[in-house]
Amino acid sequence: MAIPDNQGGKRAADVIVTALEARITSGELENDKPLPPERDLMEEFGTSRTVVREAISSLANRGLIELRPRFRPIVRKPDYGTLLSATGTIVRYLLNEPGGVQNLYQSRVFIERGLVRDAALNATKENISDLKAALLANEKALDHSEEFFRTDIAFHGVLYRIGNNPIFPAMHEGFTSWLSPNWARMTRSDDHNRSVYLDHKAIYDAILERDPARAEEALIAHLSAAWSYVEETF
Amino acid sequence: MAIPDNQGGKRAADVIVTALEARITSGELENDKPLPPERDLMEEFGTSRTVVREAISSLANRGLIELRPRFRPIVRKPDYGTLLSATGTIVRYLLNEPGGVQNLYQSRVFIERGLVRDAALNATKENISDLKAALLANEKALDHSEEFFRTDIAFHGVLYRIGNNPIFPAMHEGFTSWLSPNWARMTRSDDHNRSVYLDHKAIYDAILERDPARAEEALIAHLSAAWSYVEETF
DNA sequence: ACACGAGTTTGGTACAATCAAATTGGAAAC
DNA sequence: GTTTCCAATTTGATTGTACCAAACTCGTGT
Repeated sequence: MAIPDNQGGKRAADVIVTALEARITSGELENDKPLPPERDLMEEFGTSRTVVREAISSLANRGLIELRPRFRPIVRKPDYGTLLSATGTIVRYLLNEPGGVQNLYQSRVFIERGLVRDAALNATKENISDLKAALLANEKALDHSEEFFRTDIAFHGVLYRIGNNPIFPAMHEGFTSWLSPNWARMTRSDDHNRSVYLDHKAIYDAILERDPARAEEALIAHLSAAWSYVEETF
Repeated sequence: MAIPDNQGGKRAADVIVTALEARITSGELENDKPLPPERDLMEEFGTSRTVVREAISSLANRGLIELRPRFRPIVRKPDYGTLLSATGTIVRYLLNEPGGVQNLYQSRVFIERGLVRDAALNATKENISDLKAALLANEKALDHSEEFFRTDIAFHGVLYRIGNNPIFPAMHEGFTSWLSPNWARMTRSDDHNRSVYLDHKAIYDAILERDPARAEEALIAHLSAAWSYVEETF
């Protein structure tokens, strides 16, 4: 079965969904602006409000519309971040299945291994200075548990931005938002923070010296250590 | 903005969504079985049918329920494939934006580079025999354009299955279903098929000899060649 | 020029009714 | 006894109307 999605089924709502979808992606319905009122749409499409409403709900679930409780629906042109919110529910469910967290974490390690290798091989001066800045921020926050957590994530985030491909930062957001709940419980002692920082530094150094193998090793050591913490919480 | 999803908003429909979501994931509502009738649900939750309907629609969009036009809604425990259909619309839109196809293709190359490296390092005897079988099938289909295309995809698919992580095959499905439309137009001459086959064989050989660097090189050469075809069609 | 408040717009929910397709169950046929 | 086939019923899809409360508008008064 290769993506059935929608076939012959011609629910009235689907017609509206398709039409609005086109208007949003074509720009006829401007980004960040409110959708026409339900009552107008119902008149335009010659259907009942129920149907219009269902269509809107559908678009909201697909991330093309932002739906706040009592407010006008707001048009949102999709970006790679939209994919995250659209998949959030499913992912969260999958994570609760046996091995779910491990599978996702393993994927993250896989990705970042490739990223640090590439960084070691192709990082520009600017990339490296970004990385250095992130590392410094990380060091400065050594004593501030809260801030350290943020800079930790930010450091990894730089790696995802090196390739200049918007898909990767989106993946980073996904990894952090889906996996960090499993981190939340883990004690963030100063000792631990220092060890994390040193890992980051090792990765940075290897990249600086253009040594992909060592960069990959350092990353694996880093993320394996983190994983052992996660494992304990189960 | 880190995944707002739903906040304070307490729409009545959301209550039902949450409840049914729990019943589905807990198994109280069995997989592949129809949902209770809307009228029963409306009585149970003490709401109008409108709300029940909206909730069902929402669950359908999230992939937890399959909704065929006039049939009973069917419960579907999500798997990693569900993510694909849930994101299909958005991805297809993103691909039409400038650089969209290239970004996705680049991600695919990135992933497969890691996969072949890992394969060269860690593939079990069974993995390798799977790969060999796929390669043979690919060779046999050299003269059958249709079949060759399938075995081409299958060969790459083996790589995604080596890690034993269900996320990767799902990614493969995504790549093929989202990118192959761009392949469709490209001429599949016998000459071209042979060149593709030889690329596959080079990758296989490198993996067999446990040489990750050569495997990666072979893969890059292979996918770069394919990309040049895609580029021409723009 | 600014704050305020009444009136209007709009989304959220409810209820009742109709239609057409799907499902079921029992009668008829083999 | 098993199968076939046609009602009767179930159920999803859609319509229309109505009401409420929150958001929004706009004009008034300070």
